[in-house]
Formats: sequence, C-alpha cells, structure tokens
Amino acid sequence: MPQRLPDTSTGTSADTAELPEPEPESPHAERLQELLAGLNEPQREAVTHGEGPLLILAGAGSGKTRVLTHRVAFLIYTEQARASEILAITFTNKAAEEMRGRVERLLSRGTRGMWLMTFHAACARILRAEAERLGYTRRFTIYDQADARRLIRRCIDELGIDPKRFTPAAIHSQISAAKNQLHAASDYREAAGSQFEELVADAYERYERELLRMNAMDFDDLLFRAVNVLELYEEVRSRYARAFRHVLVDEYQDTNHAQYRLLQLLVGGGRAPVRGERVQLEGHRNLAVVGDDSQSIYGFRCADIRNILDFRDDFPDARVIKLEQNYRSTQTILRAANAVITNNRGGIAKRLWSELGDGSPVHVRELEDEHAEARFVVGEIERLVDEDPTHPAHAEIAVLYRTNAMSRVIEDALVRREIAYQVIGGTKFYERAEIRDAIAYLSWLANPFDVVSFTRVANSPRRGLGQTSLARIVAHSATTGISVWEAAAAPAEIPGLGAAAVKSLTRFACTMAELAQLVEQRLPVGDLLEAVLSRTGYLEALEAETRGAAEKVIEAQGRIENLDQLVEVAREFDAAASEDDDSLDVFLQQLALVADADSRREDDGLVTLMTLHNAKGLEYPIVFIAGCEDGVFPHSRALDEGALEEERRLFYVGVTRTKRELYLTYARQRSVFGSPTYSLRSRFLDEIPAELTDCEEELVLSRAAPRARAAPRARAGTAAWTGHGRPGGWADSRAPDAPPGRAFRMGEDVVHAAFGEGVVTSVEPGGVIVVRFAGDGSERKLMAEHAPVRRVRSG
DNA sequence: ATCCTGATTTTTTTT
DNA sequence: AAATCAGGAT
Repeated sequence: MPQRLPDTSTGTSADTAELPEPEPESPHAERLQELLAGLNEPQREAVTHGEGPLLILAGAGSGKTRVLTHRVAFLIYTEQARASEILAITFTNKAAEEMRGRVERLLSRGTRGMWLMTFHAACARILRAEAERLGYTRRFTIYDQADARRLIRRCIDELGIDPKRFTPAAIHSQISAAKNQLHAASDYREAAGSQFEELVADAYERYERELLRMNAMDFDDLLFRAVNVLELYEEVRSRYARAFRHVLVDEYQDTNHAQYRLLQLLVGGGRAPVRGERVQLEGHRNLAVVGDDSQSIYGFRCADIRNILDFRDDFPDARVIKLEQNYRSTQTILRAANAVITNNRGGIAKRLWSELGDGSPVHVRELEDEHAEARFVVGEIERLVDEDPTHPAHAEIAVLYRTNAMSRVIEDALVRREIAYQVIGGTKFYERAEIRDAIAYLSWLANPFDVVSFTRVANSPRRGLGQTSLARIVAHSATTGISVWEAAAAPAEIPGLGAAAVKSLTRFACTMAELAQLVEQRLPVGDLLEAVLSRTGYLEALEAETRGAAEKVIEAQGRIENLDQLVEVAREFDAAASEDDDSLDVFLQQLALVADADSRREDDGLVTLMTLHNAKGLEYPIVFIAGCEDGVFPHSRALDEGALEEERRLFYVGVTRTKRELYLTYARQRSVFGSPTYSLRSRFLDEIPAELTDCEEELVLSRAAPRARAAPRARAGTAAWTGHGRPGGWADSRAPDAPPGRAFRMGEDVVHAAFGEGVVTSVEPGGVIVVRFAGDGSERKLMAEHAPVRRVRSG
C-alpha cells in the first residue's frame, strides 16, 4: 500500500556499499559479530555483500535460508536498509513464514513493515493500491484455479466450443501459460497458428472481458497486472523501486517470465533489449537471488530455468557466490543425489560435499503392491522408533510421494498401526465445498460484480434458484451493465424470471442487503462470517442434515466443524489485524493466497506425509520416497511431455531432503484408477551406483546390465495385457530420453496418411494418442511412435 | 427445480 | 476407487 511505503526521498548518503567490516564501536557491533559467527566463508561473503546484483548458487542443504535471513538482518544492523525497505520473496507461504520467524529471531524484534511474502502476495498487495489505474476497484476478487476454470467453462460454452473436444483445463493451461509469458489476449491472437490456438484466443479474449467485468483476477493476473501497472505508470514503478531498496529472492530458479520482468522493473537492469520489449531500466540494482538450477521443478508453471542461468547476462557485474558445503546429508546420500543429477545435461557445475561421514547405505526395497509398500514403510517407521540407537522421533520422519493421491494407502497403514501423522497439502481446507461457499458469500459482499461467487452461493442452501434462473439473472446484469448485486436486488426487472424465483430472490437479496449493512459498519470479519452463516440459513441447512439420513450425519457434522474452524481463523485475523477500513478485503485476499490452514507443525510427534514438490526446502533425518516406479516417478505424463529432466531434478530434491536414512521403495503392482497396473522400478533407482545401496544382489546384476532385473519383470508385465486392458503398461513408454519433439500434446493439429487432418484430443500412457479426425469426425487411438501421423506445422 | 442413477473421467506437481 | 457428469424420472 503506497501510504505505508516509506519516504525515501532523502538520498543515499552513508548507507551505501563499503561496510562488510563493522566499526568496533558501532552500537550493533556485538550483534554483527554474533550474526557472522558460524558462517562459512562463502556464506559470509554473501551475507555481507553490499549493494549491487548478487547471485548465490546454493546447492541443496548448503544453508541457503540461513544466508538469506542473515543477510536481511545484516542489512538492517548495518543500516543499509530499514525493515520497510526490504522486499524478500519466496515461492510458498510456508517458506515465507519460516523466513519471517527466523529473521525475527535474529533481530529479536518484529518484522512489521518488511515485505516478506510470496510473489503472488506481493503483487496482490501492490494491486490493491494500484488496480484502479487498470479499471478494477481495490476490492477486486482473486479467483483460484477452480473459480477460474468455472469461468472458462462458461466462456467456452458461450462460444459454442465443444468442451469434450477442448477441455476447459486444456484451454485454461494455454491461457495461463500465455499470461505467465506476459502475452495478452491480443498478443496470443496474433501468434495463433492453429485452429486450436484460434479457439483459445477466442476464449482468452472473452475470459479477460469477463474477469474485468467481474472485477476479478486469477492467480496469473496478479503477476501480469502488477507488471502492467508498473510498465504503464512510470511514477508507480519508480515509487516502488525506490521503496524497496533491497530485493531478495529465494528459489530464483523457479521464476517465470512475469516474475522475472517484475523484478527487473523493481530493481532495473535486464538483458539487451529484444525488439518491441522495453528493458534496460534505471534502478538501484540491489537484487540478491538465491537458487539452484538442479532444483528447478516448476516448469509446468512456466518457470524458466534460464532466468538463473543467464543472470550474469542481465547483470554482467553481478557477484556470484557458490555455496557447496552441505550441512545436511551424509556423503552416501550426496553421492547418490549427485550420481542421479549428472544424467541431466547442462546446468551449472557444482561439487557438493559434506563432512558428515558416509552413514548408512540407501535402502532400496521392492514390494508386491502399494499396500505391501505402505506396510513396509510403516513397519520400518515402528522399527526405527523402537530399535534404532538414535531413537528418532516420529517428527523426524517424512514420507514423500509423487502425487497426492498416493497418500491414501499410506495413511490407512499408519492409522491401522496407530501412528500419528500429518499430511501437508493434498485436499486443502480451503477447497472444501462448505469453506468455499462461506468465502463466496464474503466475496460477493465485498465485490458486487463477482458473478462466480454469486452463482456459487445463490442456491446454497437450496432456495429454488436453479441454473435457469441464475443464467437469467447473470444475463440481465450483463446486458444492462449493472452488477449482479444490483440485478439481484431488483428481481422484478429481470426478464423471464418465474414468479417463484422472483419471490425467492427477493428474500435472498434482502438478507444479503442486511449483511452488507454489517460490512458497512465494519463488523469484525469473525462476527460477519457468523452472521452470514446463520442469516443465510447455511448453518441451519447443515444442522438439519445432522438430524436426517444416517450416512450424511457425520459428513454434515464435519462440515459444521470446518466452518467453526473458519470462524476461528477469522477471529485470529481480527485479533492480529490493525483497525483497517478494509479488513474484509484483506482477509479475503489472505485466504485466496494461503493454500492450507492446517499447516506444518513441528516437534509434535507426527510423521509427515507430502508430495515431493511440497518437500522442497525442508529436511528430515529419515526420508521415505514411495512409488519409485517408471510411470509414477518419473510420472508418465512428464515422460510424454519430454520433461524427464525435470522429474530427475524432483528426484534429486527428494533425495537431498534426507539427513541420514533414505528409503526408496517401489511396488511391482499398483492400482491406478482402480485397476491394477504393472510397472518397472524407476530408472532413477538404476542411476544410483549400486555400492551406495543396501541391495546386494542388485550390486552384482546391475553392474553387469543395469536393467537385468527389470527385464524379466517386463515379461511379468505381460500380465498387464490380461490385467485391465492397458496394453504395454509403462514398459513401452520407456523409450529412454525420447526426443522431446516426438511427444504429441493435447490440442495439437496432426495429419495422418490415411485419415487426413485431425486434432490430438488426449495423450495416454504407453505412447498412445487419441486423434479426432476432421474428415469424418471419427476418433481413433494411435500409437504415436508407429502410426503414419505427423504434426502440422502451425502458422 | 431437484434428485437419482449410470456412465465417464480422473492423478501430476502449486501460487 | 472416488468424483464428477449427463440424462431422465419425479
């Protein structure tokens, strides 16, 4: 918020570069000594770097967060920056919280005023202050993935696009990618080469119009619009650029183009101008980025690894510091990780080393199926906790997996053995229907144009306002240009609305008008939320269910509990928040950007379960990685898309979470979508030198022929044919490192020697693609490798 | 408008 | 196996 931005008009006098060595009599001298003690040489160099660009290449476990937090403290102690002049960006809320806590401990005081948050949160904050310049109000709504997808679905319905042929998800991911490259709808249209891309352009244009009309932004817009506003208004850009005298970015390898551009706008610098691109900006260039190209795992979110690889092109004078000493893992684990990652090409050479000794070998286990795997993991956890000489606590153990769906079986096994655990991520608190309903009520109160929230809430609880009535209300608001709120307030004006619907809507609008009064009166959001839940009849409807049919009772009770929890969250917010005029907006913004309420707890005697992606940045003495099978990890879809190297980096991330004991397990058989699938052990397992593992038979065989053991199992995989009509299983998709050009993607235009032109409507495991042909409209499954089919060059 | 049922689809990964 | 969807009956 601009009013909170410090006045930095006073120039830069004493607080510039030259003070790595503190004056002995400086008031902070003692604290500075303390701060720098215990850092190794390169770490200290990074922490005490003065002004100007800084690239820290930080291998896994090399004390990256330590360097960042200490650097922030250093900047403040040496008075190179005040708290409010620091912008420190992380990728996840979890990381931001972690960092805030550690900085507070270092400074032994609060960090208020410091912008320590995710990219998205920082952008949202900038936009709440500046969005009016772009035609939004400051109370704009943030649509999450699900909301955005609903809206896209409506757009493509209205365009008459067959949602079977082009799914909302496929179109959304195209639009999302475009936004992350800072391509507006018009840019996308210009570049569109295929029929599919033309359709996406139509959808994109409409979607954008709708978002603006609804005064709403999706996640990608937060970045895109923030960049827009900084590019369009030099005065805004320079204000923020001056305000943030030091910008620090964690996980820089995961930045995408929009994020990259945002940073350039804030600090100046940038690559040589590309045609049509405005680069080369004035600025203080106090940008410190930390990252590890080997841990880049967000390519699917348009992360561009070149941002870190080319940092020195952007800032030729950048100081580059490598952190290569690992303080986390045993030598064995590091060797295993390094051995795997060397199979990737390119990247920045690093020599990670550790003084922690060899430790145990990597434990590799083959199990019959996912249930046996889960039992093994749980049994081993019990054994370690009871028998291991180090007596690890449950909290020191993490179980990692590739996809959220895999947690279930492991959870079951843990429950059976009565071991307490926590799942990070997965089914998120805020994705539950009742929570989303409650939030939608609040969103519509805050933003009367928010059609998505209105349609979610209007008939929940049941008020007899079905699809047809809702469509009429929305259409009326669109044609007359009034907000849905206003449209709903005057039901009689809406053409075609039935008498019953008019009556019902009148009542509903009245209730909402009353609640809007409460918003006007600045009721604390906790109280407001309670009022919403009771006056709209939402809670009542749920309570009615607890007295109804037996099966639904438990569920309804759970929902009520969840809502109580949300009220609790709101009350905590009220307690913490200052007396803001717009607390409802701030609260909603916070909810939109914080993924899960039940966040990670420590020292709680809980085993932790999470996806490999969620594990980034964390460490555990004991780590299990389950599902090390080709097709699962590396994921079959990643293989199809030629993203093997990214999967390998993900594996690297998983392995390097481990301090001491690493378990890699795989199952010969696993149920996928309810039907049994046979698979081979992950190729990544074979990339670990056998002498580092405890699987002795493997040692002999895999030296001779790495796939020797796998081969017979490939034949065992013949059962896949008898199994459940998934011919080939993963075995065929195994064509190692297939050139990325080979893989077909959904929506691509292709031409077949016999059937003519068509479009890829789905990509299946085993190199099978489904193509719908324009000629006769037929849909056929083809083996991508062998069928006489090729991609039509778009354009 | 709502509810039921059978069919179809879903699983990457996250802000 | 679970969740969502489409179509039809009430």
